[in-house]
Amino acid sequence: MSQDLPTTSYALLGLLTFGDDLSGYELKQRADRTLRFYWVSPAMSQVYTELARLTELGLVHARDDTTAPTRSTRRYQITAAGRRDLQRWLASTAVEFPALKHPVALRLLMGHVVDPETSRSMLDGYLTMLAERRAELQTVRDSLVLDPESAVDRFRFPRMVADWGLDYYASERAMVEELIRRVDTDPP
Amino acid sequence: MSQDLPTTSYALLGLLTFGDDLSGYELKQRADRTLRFYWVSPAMSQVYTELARLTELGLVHARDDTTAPTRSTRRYQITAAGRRDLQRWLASTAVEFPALKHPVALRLLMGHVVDPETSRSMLDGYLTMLAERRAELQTVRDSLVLDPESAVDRFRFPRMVADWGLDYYASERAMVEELIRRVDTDPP
DNA sequence: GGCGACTTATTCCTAGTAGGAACAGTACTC
DNA sequence: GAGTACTGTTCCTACTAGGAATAAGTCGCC
Repeated sequence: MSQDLPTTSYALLGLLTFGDDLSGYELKQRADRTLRFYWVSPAMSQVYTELARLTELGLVHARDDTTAPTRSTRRYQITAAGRRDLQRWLASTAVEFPALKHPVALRLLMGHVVDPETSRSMLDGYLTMLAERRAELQTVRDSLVLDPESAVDRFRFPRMVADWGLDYYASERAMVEELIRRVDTDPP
Repeated sequence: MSQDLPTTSYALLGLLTFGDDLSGYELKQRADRTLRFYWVSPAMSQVYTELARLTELGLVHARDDTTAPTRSTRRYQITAAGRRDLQRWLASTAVEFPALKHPVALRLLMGHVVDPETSRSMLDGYLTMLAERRAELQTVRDSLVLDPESAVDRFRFPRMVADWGLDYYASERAMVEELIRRVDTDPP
């Protein structure tokens, strides 16, 4: 029916399938919490732009939450049409290969224009960042416990993806440690 | 001295440190060949935009290659100032964490809105893409033989980064195979 | 020798994305 | 009751992505 939207639109639409009506602000928080490990988290402004578009297309429904005292917050929920569109997109066979911007690999590639210590300390710094990231994702993973309230366990797939991410951080760590050994060994 | 440029500018500048004067077109080819495994390859138009800026800043030098019969091709080489700026950038401690857009992880995250076969066949398709990518990178790796012509082995770091990429594809494959097993097992 | 297909080379246009600033009300806390 | 932090939304600008348009050169081949 409709043309494909940018992938980020579907990412936000997908976050709304986990229940609760969210404001743009809350949706951004949910993206920062769970999505960012696999998808560059959209900027605040972009979240609102996407929500406006999805509302226009009837894929989400906006209602003004007037329960709040003076202030009105707009809350969004996915519509039946939105869910259908998401399913159609998920079933489409054309899945792109992951896009990566890896500043550490990029800088290491140019190692011949600096002294080895520069590359070495960059890799050390990356190991530290990796450990932090892994700890953050572990916290998210721990919060995704089996949900006995709902008939289908909504968190089954998020758990699988989080475990995948944790495995990735573990193997990335091992690979970087190996790289550090190779940098330390002077050119043979 | 100068403010930091976008990372892609340094990526292109870095590609010019491996010798040879390149046209915009050739630079794009070099990026597509080696860089794309670690950094989203800039579009043609962006390569020319960056080269114009780098020329403006005196970091690359452009000269019109008039050896070609009627047609004139502009060839670019990195200047001493460009090399200094690249070294300064490489030595800066503020290295960002890799940015990832992983459509497969994103789609798997929403597995609860489609039937398991959809997720399963998506993962199968990803395994195929991974194998192709790995083969492409292996070809690049094989071409990076030790260069006895130059005093410093220019390809030492590209080899390290390529090996890192190959290791990554191998572990990603193992992780995806594990995910397929988990998707096939019905919810416990 | 000229037709077609492919490669090299560059520029232009448009939509999408990033990032931050601006604005404003709410809640806490000292 | 003043300051600070958090919630919530909008606006602005520069940058990036992606493709189309243009054009000249090369190669085979009939």
